[in-house]
Amino acid sequence: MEEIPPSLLALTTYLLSRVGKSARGRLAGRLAEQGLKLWHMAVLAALADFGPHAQRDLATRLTIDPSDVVKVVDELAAAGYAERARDQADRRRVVVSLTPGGRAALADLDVTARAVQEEILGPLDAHEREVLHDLLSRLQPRLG
Amino acid sequence: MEEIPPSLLALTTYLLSRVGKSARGRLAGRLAEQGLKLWHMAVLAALADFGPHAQRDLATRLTIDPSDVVKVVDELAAAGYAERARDQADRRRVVVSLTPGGRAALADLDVTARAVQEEILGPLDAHEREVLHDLLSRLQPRLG
DNA sequence: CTAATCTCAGGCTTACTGAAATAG
DNA sequence: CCTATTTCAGTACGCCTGAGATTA
Repeated sequence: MEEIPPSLLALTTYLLSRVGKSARGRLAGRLAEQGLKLWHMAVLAALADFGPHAQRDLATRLTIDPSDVVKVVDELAAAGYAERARDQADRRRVVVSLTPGGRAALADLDVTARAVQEEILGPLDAHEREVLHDLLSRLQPRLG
Repeated sequence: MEEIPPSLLALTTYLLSRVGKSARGRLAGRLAEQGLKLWHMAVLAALADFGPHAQRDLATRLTIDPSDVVKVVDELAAAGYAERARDQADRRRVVVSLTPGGRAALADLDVTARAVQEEILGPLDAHEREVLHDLLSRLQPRLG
């Protein structure tokens, strides 16, 4: 009574949805041990890769709702991982930047993420992982 | 300001999560046009593939919370797609079975699901789709 | 005066938790 | 007495809407 319905497993869409959700869930669980959520990691990564952002720009880049960015940045600031400052050129904007502590936290998060990835991709060898990554990369742009 | 952080795109876990979520969302949107949700389709598929189930067995097979099965079956019954009956051998159990209407609805849902899949997998040729499906199939069992 | 940005309050859906009721 | 199944109430999270305040 544990087998999954074959008519669902035959759908690549179903597999994508299921495996993706599981990946998401596992990573979220590990991040929770460090008191963080997925959006926290995404924001830290955006700040590390592209430098300081206005909150609005974080929202468009990460496809989060602007109203939710507020709370995520609140929490990052409370943890000492990010700082807010008014943009002097356009004082409507709040510029968010990474602190050294935030950069260190992101490095830890990346280690965690790679460990989780190792668990998830366990059944695949190095070449197969590369193929999977490439195929997913090609699907991603259309789904923005 | 629309590029996704490369340090996230480098994680297969992130791609899986993102593409999976998008696939899930698109299919859910289409099913919503027919007044159904993803769990409804999953339950109908389980009933079609394996015959009548106790609600508890639907929960374990589909990895849904038993308390959530109640509402899903409520809605399927209200739509005339499934029927409830007490199990005479074990009267704690409620056996759920598919109606002819449910079977017809599932056939429609399958057509919808394949159309959505066509959109999502658009960038890939037939061989690549097969490879992707195979790789995902091998990841799935570990993630139960 | 209009538009953009940030902020907060709240709704809605999906998971999950806990407890009650019935039956084994 | 303890366990299993169904059911409901309530919580937590993610996603979205709407409105107010400040600034361009």
